[in-house]
Amino acid sequence: MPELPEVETVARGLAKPLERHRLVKVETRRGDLRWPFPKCFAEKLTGRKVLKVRRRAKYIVAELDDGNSLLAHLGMSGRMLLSKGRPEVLETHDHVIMETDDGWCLRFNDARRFGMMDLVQTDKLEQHKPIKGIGPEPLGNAFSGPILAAALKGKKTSIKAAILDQKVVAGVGNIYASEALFRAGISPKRLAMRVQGERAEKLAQSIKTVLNEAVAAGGSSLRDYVQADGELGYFQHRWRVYEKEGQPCPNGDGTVKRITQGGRSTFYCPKCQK
DNA sequence: CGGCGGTCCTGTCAGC
DNA sequence: TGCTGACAGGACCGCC
Repeated sequence: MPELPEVETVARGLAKPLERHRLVKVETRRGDLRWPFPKCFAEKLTGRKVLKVRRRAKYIVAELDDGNSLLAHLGMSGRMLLSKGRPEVLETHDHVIMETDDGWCLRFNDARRFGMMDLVQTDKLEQHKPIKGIGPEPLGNAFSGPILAAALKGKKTSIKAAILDQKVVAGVGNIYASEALFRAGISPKRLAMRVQGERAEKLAQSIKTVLNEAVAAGGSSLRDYVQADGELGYFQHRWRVYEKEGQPCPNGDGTVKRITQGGRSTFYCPKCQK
């Protein structure tokens, strides 16, 4: 999925067409994505005005004028496609279609259907099951070296697995986990509990830096990722280790290695990451 | 409870 | 070209 920077980019892209506009037509083209849509999902959205679009962790939150929020997760392959007017021919996997009073048409397209959409009371969002217990926003003030160190204390899993855990820090995914660890000079195999003090400080900083850079670049992109305005992001050109197996380490004379942790690829330089 | 592995689904790509 | 298997940005669930 889109990780934090991609979700942030999409949320920003949706603000202009959606905020202060009313959803005049909403259609679901199947009964479920990852889970079934809530009861009367389309009916409840129809006629609602969108007050604000924002991001929480990897979720897009659209606050509505009836006290509810539309919660959307892009999963691995979810895309928000915007067009002026409803396209005559829909794409395969266009699962939800919304039209605004201003003539914008938003399609949620998700081939793998790991994504989700839900309706939840806005003032209970943080208590909502998928959000409850999620860690601090890495780009906010509530995230720092000491706070990260505290979250890692006693954790016997690898530091790579730990920062992918949304309860430790929100929004880091598989790409930025590798990138942040590389920048911090920390081996992905190091025990999470062994990342304390100065190392935790450096890792927290690296997470902030890499995510900020990616947000500024408009998010990364894989082949099939298109952000809300249809433009491709450019951050993938700045990956230092992700998908760079066998290539020279950008820091010096090491070689980037690919390993598997928890069934997922990790890229790192064994020479400069300890 | 913490941690791990399996699982959901489709598309793409490498290799034969 | 067509087939097969591996792999893909996530996160829930059940098991130990």
